[in-house]
Amino acid sequence: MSDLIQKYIDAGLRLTDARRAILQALQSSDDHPDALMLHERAKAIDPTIAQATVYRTMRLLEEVGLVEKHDFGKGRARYEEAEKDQHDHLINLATGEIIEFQDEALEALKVAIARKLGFDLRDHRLELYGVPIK
Amino acid sequence: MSDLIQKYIDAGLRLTDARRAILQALQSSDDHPDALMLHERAKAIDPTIAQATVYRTMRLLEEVGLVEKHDFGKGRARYEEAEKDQHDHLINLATGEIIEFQDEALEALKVAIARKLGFDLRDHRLELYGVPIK
DNA sequence: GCAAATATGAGAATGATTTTCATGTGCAGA
DNA sequence: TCTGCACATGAAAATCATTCTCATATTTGC
Repeated sequence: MSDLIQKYIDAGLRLTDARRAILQALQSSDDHPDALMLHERAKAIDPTIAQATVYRTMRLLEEVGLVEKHDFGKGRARYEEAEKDQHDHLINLATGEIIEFQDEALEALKVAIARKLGFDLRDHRLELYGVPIK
Repeated sequence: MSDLIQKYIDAGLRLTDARRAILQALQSSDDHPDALMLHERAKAIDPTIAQATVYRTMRLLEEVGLVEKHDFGKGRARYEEAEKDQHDHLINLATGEIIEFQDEALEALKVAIARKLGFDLRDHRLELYGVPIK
């Protein structure tokens, strides 16, 4: 365990109590928490952590590529641990639930489309919004 | 001409001076303006229009399906007239330019993926971010 | 253990968007 | 055409997420 903290250390970043708690909070989340949810969860580990520190830490983690930040429509941005597997999201409009999926053909198509337009694909965002069938 | 105003009337909405000016401003834009750009352009037609009215009107137009709102990463949301042709966007990271594109295979794949997951696709968002090749 | 570099908490500041509220206006019907 | 009233407006205050400021506290290489 503690993969994330290890990766964090390997990235050569300074490890503090606040960051350790935030990393733990993130690692033990399987949903896609927002900054305030992470703040709550981190406070359960160390109650002195400030909201600003969560935002600062998430920005740092995003910059070094350890987490991915998603702006799903309105409201707060959601975070997730960066995984090696490339996936996109489907949002269940009935419940707000976020479902991850992966599709090889889709990934290939994105790259191909960008290339056809004369671009080198650097990033992308795909979200599907749907309601359960029947 | 005046397609948009006609569609607006057909939607059974109350037509006011402010809304007429905003609709004209939107119709004569071929970029993807944000609310403040639309406010500037609408003020050129009727200088008394308030920023709040632009925001209110854009929300109304979005609700009735006459415009599409896009949140590209940070900052202000961008708007465009709703078109019949389904297209996505590629953002040139070097210049910020927004390029529209359309791909049948991609559209079909989105629907197929949602269905495979047990969902009826209601909406989706795809943005590609790239840099010009060489 | 020390110093320099960097992180932190608390609250103020920012920026986009929405709301409030008192007043003004479009339009269905007489 | 006139009128009432439901709805729209301008201006400024309020919200919400996020970032910044700043004085103080921690981390880590030496």
